[in-house]
Amino acid sequence: MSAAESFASARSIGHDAWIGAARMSFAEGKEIYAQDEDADLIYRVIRGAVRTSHLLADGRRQIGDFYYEGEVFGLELSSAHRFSAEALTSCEIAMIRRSSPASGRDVQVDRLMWAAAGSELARAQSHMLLLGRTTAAEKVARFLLDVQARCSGDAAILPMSRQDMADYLGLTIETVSRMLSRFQSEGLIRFAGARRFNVMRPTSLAASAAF
Amino acid sequence: MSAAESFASARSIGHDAWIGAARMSFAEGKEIYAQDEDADLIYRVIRGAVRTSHLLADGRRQIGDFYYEGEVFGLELSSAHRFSAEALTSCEIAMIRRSSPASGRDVQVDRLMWAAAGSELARAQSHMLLLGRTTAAEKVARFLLDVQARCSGDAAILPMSRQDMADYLGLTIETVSRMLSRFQSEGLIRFAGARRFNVMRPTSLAASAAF
DNA sequence: CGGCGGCCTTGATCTCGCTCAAGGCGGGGC
DNA sequence: GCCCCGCCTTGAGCGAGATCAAGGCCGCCG
Repeated sequence: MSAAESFASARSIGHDAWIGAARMSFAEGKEIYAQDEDADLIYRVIRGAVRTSHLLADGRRQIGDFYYEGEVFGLELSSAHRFSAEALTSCEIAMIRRSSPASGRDVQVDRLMWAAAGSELARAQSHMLLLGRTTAAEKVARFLLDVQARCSGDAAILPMSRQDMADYLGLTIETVSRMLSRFQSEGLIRFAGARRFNVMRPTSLAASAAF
Repeated sequence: MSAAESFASARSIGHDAWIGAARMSFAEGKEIYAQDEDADLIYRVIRGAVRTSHLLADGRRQIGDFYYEGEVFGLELSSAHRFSAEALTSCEIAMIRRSSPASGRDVQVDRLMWAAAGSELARAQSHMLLLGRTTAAEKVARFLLDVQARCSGDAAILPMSRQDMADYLGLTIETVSRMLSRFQSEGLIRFAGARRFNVMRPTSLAASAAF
């Protein structure tokens, strides 16, 4: 995801606006806001990880995105949330009320919202490309590279289940699992438990991601 | 696409900013701006239709979206365009320079940009849902309903080729064609030439779109 | 430490959409 | 009006990923 710069700016620009913002803790699996709920707050992950998801009438689910420490979510610029947000892990969330768009009242909040809007748009566009014309292998490879890029430690952590990954990538859980096994058998990655991995051959993995 | 409200607001809000804006004409197929080009203008379709597209290294193409009369495009909030824009038909385009985000200098342009950002985000999210967990029939049905909703006359016009539709929906041209034939044989739609159609049974078509 | 339950992996088979191929049609130019 | 070229449709066969099914691993709790 070449949206890396946008993520960076979302972290830094408007940072001050979060100082003293209200905070809440959520246990794993708890809902932060619901689909179709009014969208008058914006949120920032202080600790933990969050997913946004959209439920279709027949039970199919599309994950919007995953959000990690420092990232801003919940900005949709329409009056109601098209996606719901849930805590992937136990987490702490800061939230501030969004002023009316371009009101000019609070410059900090305005800058923050611009940065967040840019970040969200870049994420959505990248996600579109990912969901479009790509094979299962490309999707999974790209996902692993994205996760690794956002993990600081020596091993990358997957805070989400295989089902979450599948719903994010538009695949089934079995296909995701098969691709992970294949990459591991090819020596591209190595897993230590189901939720922790290292990229052993970044260049080959990037070649599998192929764009 | 429940983004219809956003389109409406993009049409009305900040309308004044377009009065006296520079205009250019483009012949069918001509490029309006290129992928990776600097993004310091925003555009509005005065007459005709436009597509935005992203080319992958191996030649695969993802259509970002289609834009019709009155709609605003080209706002990506990052410094460079991730998508290019081409004229689907002969068209006339108005363009204005975007002021720096949230500068507060020109309230008209600021409001316009907020509305455009909201519209773009809503479009990208809808498109994500469309590309995700859906069958070919659902994709094509939804696409037809979207196009029809934006057409005012007694028949809906498809300004884009089957290839454009396929690249928008993440399908092949043959599959798109097969679905159109199937819907017609089922009496859901009726074509008059390849680019003009009527929805005969909206409810049934919506049922095929299924969300 | 052992049992249990949920998550994950692996295997077999099937199906939808892709690929390859050929033919039709419709619109623009002469 | 007629021809011709590009776009579109239709058919046959194939393959990637879904579905159906079973078994394994791991973390948690007693």
